Amino acid sequence: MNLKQLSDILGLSPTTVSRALNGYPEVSEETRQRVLAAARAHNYRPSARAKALATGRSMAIGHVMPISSQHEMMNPVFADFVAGAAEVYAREGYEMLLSLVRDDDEERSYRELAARGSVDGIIVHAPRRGERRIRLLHELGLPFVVHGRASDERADYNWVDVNNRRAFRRATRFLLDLGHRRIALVNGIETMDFAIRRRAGYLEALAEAGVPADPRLMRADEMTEVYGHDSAREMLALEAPPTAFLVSSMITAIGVRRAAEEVGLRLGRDVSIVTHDDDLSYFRNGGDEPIFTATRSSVRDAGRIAAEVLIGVIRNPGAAPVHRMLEAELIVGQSTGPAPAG
Amino acid sequence: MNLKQLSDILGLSPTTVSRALNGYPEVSEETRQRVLAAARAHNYRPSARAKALATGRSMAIGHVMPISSQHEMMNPVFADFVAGAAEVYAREGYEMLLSLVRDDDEERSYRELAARGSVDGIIVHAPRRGERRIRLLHELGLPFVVHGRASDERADYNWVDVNNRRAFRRATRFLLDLGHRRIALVNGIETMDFAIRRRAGYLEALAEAGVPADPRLMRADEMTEVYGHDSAREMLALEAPPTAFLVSSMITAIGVRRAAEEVGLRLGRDVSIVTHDDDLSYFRNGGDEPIFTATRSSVRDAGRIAAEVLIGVIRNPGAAPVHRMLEAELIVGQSTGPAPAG
DNA sequence: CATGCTGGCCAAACCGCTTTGAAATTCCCG
DNA sequence: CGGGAATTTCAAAGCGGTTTGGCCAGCATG
Repeated sequence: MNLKQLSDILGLSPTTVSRALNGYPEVSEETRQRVLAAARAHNYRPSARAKALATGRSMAIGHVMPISSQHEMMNPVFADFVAGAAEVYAREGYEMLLSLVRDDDEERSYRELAARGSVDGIIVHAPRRGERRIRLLHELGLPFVVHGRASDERADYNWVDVNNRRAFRRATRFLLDLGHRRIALVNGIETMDFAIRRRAGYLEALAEAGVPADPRLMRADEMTEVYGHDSAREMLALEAPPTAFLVSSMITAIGVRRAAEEVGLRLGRDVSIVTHDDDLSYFRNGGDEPIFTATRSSVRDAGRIAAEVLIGVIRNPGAAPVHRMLEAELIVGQSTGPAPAG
Repeated sequence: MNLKQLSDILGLSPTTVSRALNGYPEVSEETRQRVLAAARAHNYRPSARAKALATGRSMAIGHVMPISSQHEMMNPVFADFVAGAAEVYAREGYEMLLSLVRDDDEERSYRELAARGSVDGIIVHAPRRGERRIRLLHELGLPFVVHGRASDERADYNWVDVNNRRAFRRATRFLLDLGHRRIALVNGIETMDFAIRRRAGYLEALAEAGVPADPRLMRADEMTEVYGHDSAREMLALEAPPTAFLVSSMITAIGVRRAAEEVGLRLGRDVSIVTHDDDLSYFRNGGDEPIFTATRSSVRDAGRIAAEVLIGVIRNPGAAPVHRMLEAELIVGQSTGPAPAG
């Protein structure tokens, strides 16, 4: 069933039917009702393809996830972010296009996306140090919102981000206040912008407390469980092991906990863990009493917000860049306690 | 830059340029080279919108993820499956459209997807008991592949699935062979097809060994960490607690492990765990020595295979339904050992 | 009563590509 | 060298919508 057929049935021109369906005023209320009823009755939906061509808008938003050519990892946080964004798209009539692109042909992919016109806007994921996509997207004139920030990009752009620096500074200070002095940082890969900021927050807090940073207590890698485990095992074997760990992800924190338990340390007594918690739907940090003390910020909310911002930008292209800084809350759970004496 | 402009530059008709770009034989090799060079030089890409309208194919594949209206959970396994599928799409020139649809307006969503013609085919995720989407999609005439199976659908259809029944029967038998008699099942929600099959495999193995199934040792819920923990805590508090757990997901198994450790049981000695392992990129089951004994089957591979099957179906609509049964391997790790005496 | 609006509708052009059917050119062979 | 076949190119008609500009009837205005 296409527009022509529907209009034939109704004895109206396609013009009138189109206007009736799209809420234009130049059609009598009576006709509009007749058209709407017929459309429903015949289960008519305008072809997305034709509509996109005619209007010049595809009503789709692209999520481009960089896949590192070295580490083939699918970011688990991505799933929840996308779920949040998808909610908004469904509500606003947009579709979601997902591309995973290897970082070695990133530029080509973005250019193609723009030239082919399959999306009206883009969410940029996982900004890194020396991020080049922002300049590229500006040049391409495609509306976009960055989830996170690109530290060394001087131009202004739309972003939605957690205040990672402040969160990790607070978390570190919290551990310092508990008497910890040897605090390990088990971070994400430090080419990722969020990891750079977390490290900065951690170092700031240490500096403020006059505690020297120890390179042997700082790790950065992909945030898997095994990485958490192995890092913790090695650090706990040092002659002066850490008494606390600051970890960048719940999953990695699970690994750290496993390591601690393997060497007979009890969490919250012998060793403390604070982790960042993205509030993932399948990995809720306990029920009433959180398992881990954590800096929590829902990545699903971030997805929702980013989608809303992007739709706003698409609708109102001239507006000034939007920045949404989300603050993480510090949740005190069972994984922290005073530094053990000695 | 559109086709018309490019053809004007070249002094050729749009027809010829189109044919040259799409590899039709009716154009001289010399002209083709000239056209290709000009296209590259001017960075020309055909508009996806126009192409879709003209060809009737959108070169996009829809992934429809049901979101339960009760439990708002984003399946973490989904991310890796999608990553696998995306690889194939990138290679084959398809785009991926993601819809999360609440199960209460599922039928509407699918009808809309079909009528609007924004995708050429669909991957159906998370089939459940009493699955109605298969009949619907047949009716709509949209090519599709199911990830999993729908037990009570008698019509034939394309599917890619893990042999869940066999995997769980093997795992149960493995535990039985180690002397365990009180084996708990910590399953996914048992309206999900995969969970039904896993339960069947578990029950079969028990029956074969003449061990009666104990309803107090069988749980089914969303596979979160907290669920694993709470179920295990409760079961371990029974007067006759289980000596082994068979768990449906690594994440849930982590919760079970946490519960075991809380009550002072050591894994592989006091209590055993076998889990299903989807081989998630961020949750590799240890390095050389697996943490958990597990039935392993890469969901990323499943995504790849499902995508390939679907593309095959789209290209060759008449073919007989394709079934791809993936076998899980049983990996022996550190989480299992002989049943404790007594 | 001529004029100017206005509300309701329509024909036709257009979005940017593919594809059909035909025309123009080249080639081959008797 | 002429004529049919093969090669190369093109004009025009879609695909299924939106949108521009115009038509017509009915009504108020001067």
